[in-house]
Amino acid sequence: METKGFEHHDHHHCIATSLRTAEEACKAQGLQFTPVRRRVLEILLDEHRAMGAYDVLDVLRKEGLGSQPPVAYRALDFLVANGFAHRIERLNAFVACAAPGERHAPCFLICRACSAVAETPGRRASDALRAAAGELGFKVERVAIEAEGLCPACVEADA
Amino acid sequence: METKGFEHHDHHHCIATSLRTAEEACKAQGLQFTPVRRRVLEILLDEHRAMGAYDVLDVLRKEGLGSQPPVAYRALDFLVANGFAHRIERLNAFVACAAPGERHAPCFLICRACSAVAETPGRRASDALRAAAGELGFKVERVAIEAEGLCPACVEADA
DNA sequence: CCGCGAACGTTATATCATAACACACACGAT
DNA sequence: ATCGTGTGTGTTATGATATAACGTTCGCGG
Repeated sequence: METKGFEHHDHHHCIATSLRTAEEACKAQGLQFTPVRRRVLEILLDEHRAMGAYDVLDVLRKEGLGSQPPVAYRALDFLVANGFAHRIERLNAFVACAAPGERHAPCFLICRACSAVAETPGRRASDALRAAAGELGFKVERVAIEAEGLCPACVEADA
Repeated sequence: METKGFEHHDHHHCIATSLRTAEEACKAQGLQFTPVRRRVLEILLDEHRAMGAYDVLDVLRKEGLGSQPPVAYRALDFLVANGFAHRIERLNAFVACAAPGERHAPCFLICRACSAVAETPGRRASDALRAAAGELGFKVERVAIEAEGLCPACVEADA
């Protein structure tokens, strides 16, 4: 897995690939990739940024796919539970997963200036944490690692 | 720094020590350790668990120290900004710092069964994250590392 | 004594999230 | 074929978290 988020890339391609991956993963695991769920993932991929549940809901509303908060939250919960999206605790927001299908412990780099969010591999940090927790008898189930600071572009702008 | 949170310890002693440390740190840095701020830190130390801002506010209310949300949030923000308390993003809650005065990048171990929160050193995980971010040109300013799972007691209860 | 900055008090409102219940539909069992 | 069951969706209502904005107080240096 590479870091995604601060570099340009073929967006249409990455959207199509992620959607297909999700679709296949759902089929393989007997999960329902319903229109609402699919559309929410599309929205996240499309915007390519951390979005609040209400931001997603606004889009759904315009399309007649649901107008009340639970609709958005349920779809987002599904996507997060199955690894197609992540929740950014720091922002109370959601992003499409940059590497769906890969089992991974993502880290997020959150720019406080432009709000860009990059996902980067968190294996080493996550392993370090699991080791420390293991010594205490704590059984780790989920890990959230989030860094706030300045992305490369904003570091330059700042200087 | 040791891990704190799952073991018993002399509570009166640790409250007194933490308060004194905070007081001295404020004096040294020209910060105002006002009655509200002091009391909020006391409350967090006293309860020795992650508390929501409104939980803290309830206590303040009963004591006539302030009854509106901004009072609690301002005091909590002060404590967090100066390292006397931490914010747990996952829980939208706050805990007293287990090692005030020490510069540290804490990790939190959050039990999903009993809601206990332990603070454990995050140096290794934090270093790993900073290294990864540095390679990308991302300038890390703050790091939040939070693990959710089962604490030793609840692992046993579960088994 | 005045001006200033920092903290506090208060009102109002914004933002994020979920409980609870009704309805629709697919699907396997009888 | 129909009935029960599970899963997803639609909707109402409400709960929980957080902050903007503005006035007041108070200590301190000019």
